[in-house]
Amino acid sequence: MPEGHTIHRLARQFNDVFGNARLTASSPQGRFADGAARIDGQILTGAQAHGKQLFAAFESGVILRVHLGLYGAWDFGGDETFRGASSIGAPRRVGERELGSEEVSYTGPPEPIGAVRLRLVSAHGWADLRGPSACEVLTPTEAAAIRAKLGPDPLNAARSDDGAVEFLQRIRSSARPVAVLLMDQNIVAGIGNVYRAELLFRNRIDPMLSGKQLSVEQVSMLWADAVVLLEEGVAKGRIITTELANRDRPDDVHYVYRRTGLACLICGEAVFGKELAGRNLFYCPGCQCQVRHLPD
DNA sequence: TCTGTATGTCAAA
DNA sequence: TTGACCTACAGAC
Repeated sequence: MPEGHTIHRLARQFNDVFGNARLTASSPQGRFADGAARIDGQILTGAQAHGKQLFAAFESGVILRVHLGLYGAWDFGGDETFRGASSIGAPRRVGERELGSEEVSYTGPPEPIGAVRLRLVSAHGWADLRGPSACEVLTPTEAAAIRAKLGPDPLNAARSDDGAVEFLQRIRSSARPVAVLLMDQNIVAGIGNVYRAELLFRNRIDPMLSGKQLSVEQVSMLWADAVVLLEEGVAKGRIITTELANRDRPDDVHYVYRRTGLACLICGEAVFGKELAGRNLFYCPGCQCQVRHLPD
């Protein structure tokens, strides 16, 4: 589930298993052969997430940028230092196998299965990347330019006021619907369709209100809640946005996301689903809309 | 064997 | 606003 929390977990895992390790890089699929050659044999000095993108720095200064898109995923495997290093990205994939505790000792990476764009191998284990929408090697200047365009990431800016202020300014200066703004990575980085729907529900905000129509308090609440939800997502490894799921109803993990036609968990009214700017939007008219509007 | 699906993004019209 | 793209899998035929 590649929203921002996924990539932060990925960055952490990269630092855990590959930090300060010398890596060989290859592209079994062939599509990233040139890029792999530019990082092959180098030490990975550190990985960082910004929104949904991973930036991994190497000793020569070059930076590997990976965006998983809808389908991308990383698989990991290796010796005991890789225990707990799980697959990250799109759901269940070919070649994924659970490393049992009775596993024989690690002797090296397996034959690549499927379209492996990039394989990284250390002395202790390996990582395979499949299906990313972006995978490239950048100079520090190029990487900085990409990051400068992104909005604040609640997981990076949580403890500074800068992120909150920037978010407030960017939201309240726009006439576009807040539901669209939350998905715009130049406004705020790391929120995807699930967090968008759930944030708006939890704060009882009508998705079709423009940024300008929101109060300072509403925008502040959205930011603070984004920090909470994303941090929980990092901790749990999945997106759980309801209190119910934490108590006695483990299946009710979302209030409105993908619940079209079902009764709202709070007010009982039917949840609506409609397409907005090419993405599925879910909301509860009873809880979120002062003025009822039906899906178009 | 074919189709539908997906938590994303971009370029072209 | 639309289609293209990246990949793998479940389910239908």
